[in-house]
Amino acid sequence: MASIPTVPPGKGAPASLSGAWSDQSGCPFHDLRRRLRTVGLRPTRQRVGLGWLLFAKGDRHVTAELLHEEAVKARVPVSLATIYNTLHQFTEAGLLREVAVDGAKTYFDTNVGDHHHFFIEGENVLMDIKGQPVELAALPEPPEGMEIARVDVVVRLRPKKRS
Amino acid sequence: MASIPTVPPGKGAPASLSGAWSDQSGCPFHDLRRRLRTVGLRPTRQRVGLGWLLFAKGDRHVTAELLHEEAVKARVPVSLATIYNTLHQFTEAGLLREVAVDGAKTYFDTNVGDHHHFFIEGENVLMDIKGQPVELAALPEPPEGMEIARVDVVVRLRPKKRS
DNA sequence: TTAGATGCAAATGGTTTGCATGCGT
DNA sequence: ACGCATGCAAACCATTTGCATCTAA
Repeated sequence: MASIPTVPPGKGAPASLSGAWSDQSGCPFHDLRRRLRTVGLRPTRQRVGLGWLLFAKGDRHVTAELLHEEAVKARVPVSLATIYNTLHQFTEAGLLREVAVDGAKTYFDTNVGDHHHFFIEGENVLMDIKGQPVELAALPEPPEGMEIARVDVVVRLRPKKRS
Repeated sequence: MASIPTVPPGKGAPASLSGAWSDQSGCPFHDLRRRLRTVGLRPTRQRVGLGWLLFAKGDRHVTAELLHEEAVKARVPVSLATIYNTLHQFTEAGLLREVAVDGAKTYFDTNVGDHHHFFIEGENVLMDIKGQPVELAALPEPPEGMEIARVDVVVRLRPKKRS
């Protein structure tokens, strides 16, 4: 029996969960398991549990430690080592994206699409920039023999100082 | 006086210590010592030695470890701990800028001006983007109560794949 | 059954810290 | 001489690894 959390902490189960359990297409668990298999990862208890924590709540930015805490709270038995393994495997599989912002800890973003980030210094909070996409006026010319793999934009924020 | 390297390794001293270093007196050592004092740092042997390694060769991107190696080669006796102290003190003083690119190690940039970076993954090489400045098409609206402290753009490069 | 996944604990690597000694003013 | 600066080694913290034990297929 799965030690998958009955409901992700924070909000209620998505609407699609309430109905068809036998129906493959609408069941988050089955979708997740199928998705893992598709990218070549065996849907083990902890991978499914972590996937559930990561993907059921919309866009998220987690560190290994944070995810571990959530897993513990959600009764998903998993070790820190496995958290790291899983995070990296998900990243290689294109399910997550790694974001480097402050050298101290590594953040993983469940939003794999093309977008950039706000980072609140001091609070260590990372968030997607929403609204119209942030675009560069012009892409710089890469050096000979190199090509652009990705462009990361981090807008660092600080509390507005008040008089 | 001091075990300051007669000449920084790699190239000879720049003709005029261009850029931020241009100054009336023309004597690099005195300029450096004065500059340190100006920002409230005592011009000790190691601070002057490290400052020389950092600023006499134009724009650089160093890690603590790299700078330490250079210091050893240049016969500037300094411990790793002091390298870290100095790097951070220089950064607070506005002589250096910290650049976060890959979570593993911290890079310090001697170019304090407004500019962005190329980062070659796998090689861990960081370089300034030169040519016309990289500008954002539009700055995103910061969340309520926050203001933009800085915008970092990192263009990640990989070797161009050839057929 | 069996390759692959997990857990634990020890190892690693970058960075920081405490404290006695050294050096710039 | 005073007090900040330095060096050393131990402490720290996030992350990785080795290896024995599980588990999904």
